[in-house]
Amino acid sequence: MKYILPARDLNLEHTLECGQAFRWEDLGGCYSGVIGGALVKVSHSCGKLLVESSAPVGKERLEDYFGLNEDLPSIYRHIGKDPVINKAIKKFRGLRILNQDRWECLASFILSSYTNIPRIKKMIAGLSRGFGRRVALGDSVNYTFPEASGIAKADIRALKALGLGFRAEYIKETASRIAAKEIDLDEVGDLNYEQAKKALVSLKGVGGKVADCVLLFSFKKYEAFPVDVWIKRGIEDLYFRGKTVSPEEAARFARRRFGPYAGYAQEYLYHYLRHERGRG
DNA sequence: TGCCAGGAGTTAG
DNA sequence: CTAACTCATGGC
Repeated sequence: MKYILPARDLNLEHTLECGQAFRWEDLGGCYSGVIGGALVKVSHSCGKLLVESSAPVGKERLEDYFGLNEDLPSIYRHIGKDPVINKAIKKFRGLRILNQDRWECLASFILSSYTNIPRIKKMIAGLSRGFGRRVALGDSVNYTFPEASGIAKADIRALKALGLGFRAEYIKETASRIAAKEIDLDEVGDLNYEQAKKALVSLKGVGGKVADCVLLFSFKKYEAFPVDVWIKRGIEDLYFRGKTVSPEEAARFARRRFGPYAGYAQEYLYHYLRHERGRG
């Protein structure tokens, strides 16, 4: 299957390598990844997104996945009134927030707890290889992200053998609740930001930061403002003269300052801080 | 070797 | 309510 979509204001490298998704591989000239049940290769040139997939994905789903319906210049005008964000925009122009599969995103960020991105990628790749379905396109082979029911049935020891550590119990417990339909992520999506966050935080392994990442990267809740140690330090230094603030206070401040697209501001601020202050 | 990595749950005060 | 401790492992 091939698709061509108009895609202005898109930088694939910034978008796919900024840490919001963990399964995209740079093949040099294009990126290979998995969306739903399809292996997908994407490239961007002349304002168009070129997509080749192993199975039908649908033009609408692709537009949605890459966030192409969002008016990025308008978002920039809004959050770019802040001079720091404005500088970050200049550096990372074209970084878009994706709209990923909700269960995959939730599971991925449960695994992200207290570890680094290379290891998160390894855990997700192992889970997919072990419990997903093989998909191929040309020479590329990959695996779909496993259903919640598949993880729910998995042996804890098998999950730990993939390097999940203490996260194995968290993800199995949450997978079980989703498989048993105790919680329905589509219904969570119908709730407002506050209510949706409350629902997600009730799951094992999901705290405020993980919930905000999931809401931002797969629920289109753009007011979500994930606060990790980098963002917390950055907010304190930039806006509180170095005074210590709680993560909740930092997020409240950000929503007031940046408005309904605070989550976009968070992404740009995060990468700006990592770039300016080293280690990234 | 030592130290850190985009945290969350539990327990203690 | 906040603070301290634990959880496991790859990468440098």
